[in-house]
Amino acid sequence: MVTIKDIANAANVSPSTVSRVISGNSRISVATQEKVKKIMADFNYQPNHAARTLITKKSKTIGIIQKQGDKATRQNPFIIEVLSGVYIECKYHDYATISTTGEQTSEIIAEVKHLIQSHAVEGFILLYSKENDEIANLLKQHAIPYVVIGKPINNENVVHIDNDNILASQLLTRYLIDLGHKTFLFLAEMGDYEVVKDRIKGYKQTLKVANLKPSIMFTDLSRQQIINHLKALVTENALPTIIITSDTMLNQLVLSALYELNITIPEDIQTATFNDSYISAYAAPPQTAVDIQPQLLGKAAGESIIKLVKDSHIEYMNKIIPTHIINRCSTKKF
DNA sequence: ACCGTCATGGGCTATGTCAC
DNA sequence: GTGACATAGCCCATGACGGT
Repeated sequence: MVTIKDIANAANVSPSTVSRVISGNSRISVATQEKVKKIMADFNYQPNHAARTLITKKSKTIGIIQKQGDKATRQNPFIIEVLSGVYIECKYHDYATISTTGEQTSEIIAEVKHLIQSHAVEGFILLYSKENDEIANLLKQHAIPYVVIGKPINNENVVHIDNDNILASQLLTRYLIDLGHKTFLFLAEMGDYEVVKDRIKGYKQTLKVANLKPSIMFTDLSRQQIINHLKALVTENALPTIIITSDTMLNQLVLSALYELNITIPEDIQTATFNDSYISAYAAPPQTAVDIQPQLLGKAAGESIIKLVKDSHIEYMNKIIPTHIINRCSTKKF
């Protein structure tokens, strides 16, 4: 491994001179700067991250905390898109990222504690918003800066990056009513997540105004549970004309269940989902979806946490990322 | 203005010292 | 001889300070 000493020896200068060249210190002559830079390039020198962290006490790393869930939850396109936004923004500011991998809350807590105690990260991004969250409480206890992708729960000094999920749900529901739908089913994942609460709220409000009955089903993402529920609705002749899902993965389960029950979209039933992704676009048939712009959510979160770790006196401003409906073949006018 | 010397940081390993 | 504990030294980059 090439170190700053090797560069110094090759350039016939001291290590501190090389250090100054790296940090752009103006006290170094242009000639020396050019000489050192050429040797660094020739040697393919890369600064030692551990040594730099040791002296600066800055790891230049942002921790990303994912909500509890199995591998499939972490591979959700929404998460991947958000992470991509965070990576892009952090990389732009020369920050690295590290993400939790635990499936259970206890595992995630252990990971976060380790990251805090080993000074491995300067701040965190929480990819979810949840009431009485143990992990958020842990970060507060340790006074670690963090931002949340999700809805603010209390009036705390925490930056939140969010969509207006109530409005998004109102607009989607209104759009579906305008297509001629009168019987609705909202399928939502279980858990105490604020995003789901808001989407259901917007859905209920809009149906109430239209004098229509809101039907809601919570699921633990079990395909068999969804099949059983849909079978029961068919038996009772109570199949809705539209199924809205709170997430694209749930939407995929619904498509799979409908296929098994030989119910076709959009002829027998129509479908629409939140969290648009390439999966919604490539589904059969392509799904009408609400694009919540996850990459922008990630980028905004990355920008905010880096501002926060660099200057703890910033203004705690929440950011709302706009959403829009993408109309595809899974819905049509009656 | 320019550049070198040296102390510094936390964690780890190697070495030394002591008691049993 | 062995184990427990203490101390020294190393890793690497940074920055205060000082010399030319």
